[in-house]
Amino acid sequence: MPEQERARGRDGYHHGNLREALIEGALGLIAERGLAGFAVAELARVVGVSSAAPYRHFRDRDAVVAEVARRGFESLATEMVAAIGLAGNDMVAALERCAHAHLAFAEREHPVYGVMFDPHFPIESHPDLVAAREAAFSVLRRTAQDACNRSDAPRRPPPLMVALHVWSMTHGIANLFLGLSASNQLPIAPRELLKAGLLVYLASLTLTSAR
Amino acid sequence: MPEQERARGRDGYHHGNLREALIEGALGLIAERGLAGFAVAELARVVGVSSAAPYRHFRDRDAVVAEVARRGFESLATEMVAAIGLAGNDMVAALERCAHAHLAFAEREHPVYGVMFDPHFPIESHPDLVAAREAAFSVLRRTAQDACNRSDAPRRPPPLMVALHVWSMTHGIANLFLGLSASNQLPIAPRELLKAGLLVYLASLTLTSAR
DNA sequence: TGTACATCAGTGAACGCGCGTTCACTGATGTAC
DNA sequence: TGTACATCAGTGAACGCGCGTTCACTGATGTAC
Repeated sequence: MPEQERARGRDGYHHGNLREALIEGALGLIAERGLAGFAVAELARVVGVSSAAPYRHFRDRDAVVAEVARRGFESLATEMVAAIGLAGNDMVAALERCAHAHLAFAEREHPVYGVMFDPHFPIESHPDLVAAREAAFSVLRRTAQDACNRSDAPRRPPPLMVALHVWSMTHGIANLFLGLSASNQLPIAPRELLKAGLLVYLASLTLTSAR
Repeated sequence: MPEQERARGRDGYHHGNLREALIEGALGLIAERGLAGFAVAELARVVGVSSAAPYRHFRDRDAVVAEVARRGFESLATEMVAAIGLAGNDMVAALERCAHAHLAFAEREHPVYGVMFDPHFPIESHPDLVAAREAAFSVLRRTAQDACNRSDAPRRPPPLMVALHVWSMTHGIANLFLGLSASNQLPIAPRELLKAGLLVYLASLTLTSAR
């Protein structure tokens, strides 16, 4: 067994962990070429395997893409939960941190983020992916729920609506102002834009952070 | 000259108005197949012309797409201007109408909207398209400017920031909740979600509509 | 008014390409005895 | 411990496909004289 191949977990015939390698490779290719330029044939080439091999692990091209997106939503949820944990008992601060974790994820993992929210991808055909997306959103929704419950605002806003507004604004900023093509000279960093937007929005609900 | 051909402005050899026909055809194909599924070869077939003919009018595939998107921004701007006109002197109402015109456009012309805001499209390579996008945004920006100028709020918010927030939230809602794949059972119509979001956001700036 | 001619929009055939997917196969693995 | 064998991950060749783009061309148009 050659040294290089062992290093990659390769034994010369069986790969050892091809499924994982394919997913990682797909991440790289999507980052380079975008979703439209992602090809199973090239993926196989990059991973160093025959072009038929990926079909041992994925039904078709879309299944690879769906798995990449699913993991993206999983990471997004994890990072939002972590961000909330840092906010202590201030649930409005938690809501803000949650949104900023979302934006930071979109910035860091921009290519994957694009796949996760690609309007052309038939997400409904992939139940795992739908579930992961809903799990990620419900992190935000539960935080909004808590924030509204503990609010002493005269008119308590519907928590789901608050969650949808925060989700929409964050996603809108991410979509419009992150990424390579968005190197347009915005007079303000996306992060600051989001911060200001949340401040204005949440202040109006008398849900002002204690900070 | 056969009747059918005259009806299409066709003379048997020269098409008459191929450029327009190509753009219309591209609109239709993008609506059906999405941007990724849009092909010059198929466009030529649909329009009834040889596959080389489109290259008499467009440098390459992207040039066709760019022209479709450019017209989209043009229409968007026109419709926002019209919406503002209906608001009379109430500039905050004008801002709201502007955002709703944006959302309505995204709903009605969803496939084109997707092209206009496709993060993968190399928009910067098409100056006409960049200009059209900026012209559309500046309709909103000028409206925000007017609204802020006439506001008697104690702290006048930066108008550009207001415009960016409204643009982001509207686009976020459009992107997340319009389109076929977004047939997820949202408990509230996108229009109502936007309306509520704007109400909350603008109220906080003491920019409340006189209505 | 009639004719020669420049223009140029559209033709049709061809190119090289890479794709997604299938197929019968091969050879490494690990389990049953 | 050794061997037969079932399993199944990966092979490699092939399929049919449609794409973007180029090329030398053709034939309709409209203008100059």
